[in-house]
Amino acid sequence: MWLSGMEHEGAFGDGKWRLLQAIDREGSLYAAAETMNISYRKAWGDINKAERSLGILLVNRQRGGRRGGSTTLTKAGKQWVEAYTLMRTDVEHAVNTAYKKHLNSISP
Amino acid sequence: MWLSGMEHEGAFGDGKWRLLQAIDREGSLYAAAETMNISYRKAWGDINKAERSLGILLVNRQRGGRRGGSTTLTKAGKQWVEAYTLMRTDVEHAVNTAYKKHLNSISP
DNA sequence: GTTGGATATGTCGGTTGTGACATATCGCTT
DNA sequence: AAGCGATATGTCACAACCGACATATCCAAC
Repeated sequence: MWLSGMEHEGAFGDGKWRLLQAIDREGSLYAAAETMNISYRKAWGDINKAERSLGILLVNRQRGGRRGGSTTLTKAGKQWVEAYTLMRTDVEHAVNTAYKKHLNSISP
Repeated sequence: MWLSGMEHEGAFGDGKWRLLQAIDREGSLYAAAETMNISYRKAWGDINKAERSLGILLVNRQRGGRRGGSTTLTKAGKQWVEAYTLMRTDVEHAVNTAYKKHLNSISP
C-alpha cells in the first residue's frame, strides 16, 4: 500500500513509514539511514518528498553543534505515523479478507 | 490497486482488467487495443504477462482465417474478471473507509 | 494459391527514476 | 579559530521500463 495525490506520485508508503519510525528510534536521520542500509542522500530525499507531498512538516532538523545535529519527529510527524499505522492495519486486513473471499479459490 | 507475486511484480491491475473487459466486448485483441488507445504490441504483451504471472489461461487466441483471427475470454478468464471486479469493489470501499477514519482529518 | 486481417514476437531508442559521489554548511565544543 | 559530526543539496551515471517500429506467421474465403 501507498498513497498518491494528483501532483505527487509516490507520496508516502511503507519505505518512508519505516524511515520515520527509525528516525524516531535513533534521533537522527544519519543513524536512521544506517540502520536501514540506505544512503543518507536517499533518506534525506525521501523525507523531503514526503513533507512536500503531504504538506506536513514531519521532522525537526537540527544542524551543527557538538554532536553534529539531530532529526526528530514533530508532533504532526508522530500523529502521521500513528494514523498511517492504523490505516495500514485496517487496509491490510481488508485486503486479506477480500482476497480470500474472491481470489483465493481461483488463483494458484 | 494491483496484484503482485513473489516472482512477478506488476502481475495484474486495473489496466489489464480494463483490457480484458475490452476484449470481451470487442472479440479481438486488435480492436480492444484500438478502443483503449494503446498499441497492439503493448496489449499483447500485457495479456501474456498477465497469463504467465497468474498461471491462468485468460484468452482463446484464433489466428488466420477470413477475418484474420480473434481473441475471446476463456471461461477462466471471465471468472477472473468477475472475481477481480468484486475484490476491487471491496478493497476500494475499505480503503475509502479507512482513509476517512484515520487520515482525512490530518492530511490537507 | 493469393489475399486480407488478425495474432505473434524480436529489437531498439527514449524516458524516467534512483542511488552514489562530491561538496557545502551549520554550530557547539575545545 | 579549528575540529567534528551531523544536516543540506547539486550533479551525474546507470538501470529498468515502456512503447514504437518492423516483420513474421497464420488460415478461412475466394
